[in-house]
Amino acid sequence: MASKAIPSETQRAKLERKERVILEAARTIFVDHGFDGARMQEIARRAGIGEGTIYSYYDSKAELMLAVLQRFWDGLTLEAEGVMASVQVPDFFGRLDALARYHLNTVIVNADFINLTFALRRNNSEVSVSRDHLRHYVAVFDRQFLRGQDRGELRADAVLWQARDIFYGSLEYSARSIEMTMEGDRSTRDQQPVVDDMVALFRAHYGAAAEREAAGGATLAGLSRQVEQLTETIASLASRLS
Amino acid sequence: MASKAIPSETQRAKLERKERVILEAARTIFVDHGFDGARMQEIARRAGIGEGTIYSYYDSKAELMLAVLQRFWDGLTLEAEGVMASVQVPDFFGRLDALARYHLNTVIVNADFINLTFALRRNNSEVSVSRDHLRHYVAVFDRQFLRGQDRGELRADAVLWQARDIFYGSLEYSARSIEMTMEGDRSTRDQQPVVDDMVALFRAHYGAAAEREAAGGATLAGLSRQVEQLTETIASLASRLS
DNA sequence: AAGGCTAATTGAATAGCATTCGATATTGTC
DNA sequence: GACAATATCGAATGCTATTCAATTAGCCTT
Repeated sequence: MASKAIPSETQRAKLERKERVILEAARTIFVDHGFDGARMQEIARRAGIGEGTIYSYYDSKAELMLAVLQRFWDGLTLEAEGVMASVQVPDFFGRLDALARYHLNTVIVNADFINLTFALRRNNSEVSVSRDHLRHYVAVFDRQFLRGQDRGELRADAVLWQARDIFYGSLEYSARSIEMTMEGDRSTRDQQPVVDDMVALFRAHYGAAAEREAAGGATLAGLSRQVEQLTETIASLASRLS
Repeated sequence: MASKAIPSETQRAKLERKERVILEAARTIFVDHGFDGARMQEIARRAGIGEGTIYSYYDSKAELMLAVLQRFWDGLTLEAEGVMASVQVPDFFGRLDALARYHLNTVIVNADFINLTFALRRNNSEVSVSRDHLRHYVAVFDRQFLRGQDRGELRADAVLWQARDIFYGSLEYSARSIEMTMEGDRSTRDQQPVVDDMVALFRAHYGAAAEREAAGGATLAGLSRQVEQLTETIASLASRLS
């Protein structure tokens, strides 16, 4: 009985190879034609198998794409972790720079794919790239941020998820802007200003120095900061009144 | 010949009314079931017309949804402009606060719809909400930002489109985070911290004062200027209240 | 107001595609 | 080598957007 449940190694290896072939074919077709544009027949043909066979590996077209996307995101996560491992500086802002550069470039180069991720999620609410996969990916940022806080480089009262949304949200929109402006031209030259701006932003807004200033006594800087907070308070009040 | 080309006013009005009925029905069905889930038959039934008739108004399901979405975005643009018009303070950061609050809440409340906008764009590359519609919407931010620069509240060397991407990108991601955390609970209470953080971020990173601080601490002249602006704001508020 | 012309409307017929399923082939076991 | 269990196949199915030939409503002329 056990023998029927557990195929021999070679058999299992064969199935896994075939699975990879299917995924590879699917990836190509999905990238070329998008989700709706992709034909199961074409994927099958490219993988060199019958249409029905795909369904013994994946329950539906959506799940096939899901598998393709999850592989893709796992790859990205590994790459991002590799980038972080290879950056030698301990400085948070230096590491953030590297991560931002990697992420922005990745998002631009793999724009089709990343769009498919969200298109699937939005279209087919049943099937979506598991939250865990994306969480795993953004965890690379989270670890750096927490470490920056531990090292005292970042404000201790900063909220992690807000910072994360700012990082990835801004970069995604920036990627789109860059794509629109520089049709076809994928040089990283245009990306540098965005990355620099992002790092400067984190330094100005989340850097611990600003906080230290605020905590200081009756310095000019402290006063200045107080005035700013006052301004903000009043403005906020005012807009709430209207 | 001219008479056939130009239907009488009542006739045109009738057609336009029918168009509105179709759009209204389509909107409901699309929101309820998403793009793929929506059945043309159901839309037709809800609009009280035959299926084929829809195709004499719109070439395809995608274009029908496009029309629905464009109406929706136009509405949002008007609302956002209304919010900006109603905020009495001239202070950039106060106005940004109001805009962020409006945008974040809107994105959360209309999440389905906004997702559909991008799902359509990503799925069906032929048809997408015209760039002009979205540009029109984000122009509300652009105007505020430029004005802030003119008033000397923002760094003159800030790049508009980068700031815009940071604003809208961060808020979109934050909206998703908030949606995930607070299932069903749509109180604006949870949104306030995000808005506050965004305003503080702009102040720290794009504010002209912050730059001066970073370049060598606050100056008396700078403080004096801020106090002047505060006075102005308060006076304007006071006259508003009386 | 009747007749004729045009444009609008209809819903049954068409066509494209994911998915299913019965038949067939392959693999592993004794 | 025969049997059981899997895996594979691709034609048949079913579901929908879209088309189209027939019908109806609106408007103008006389």
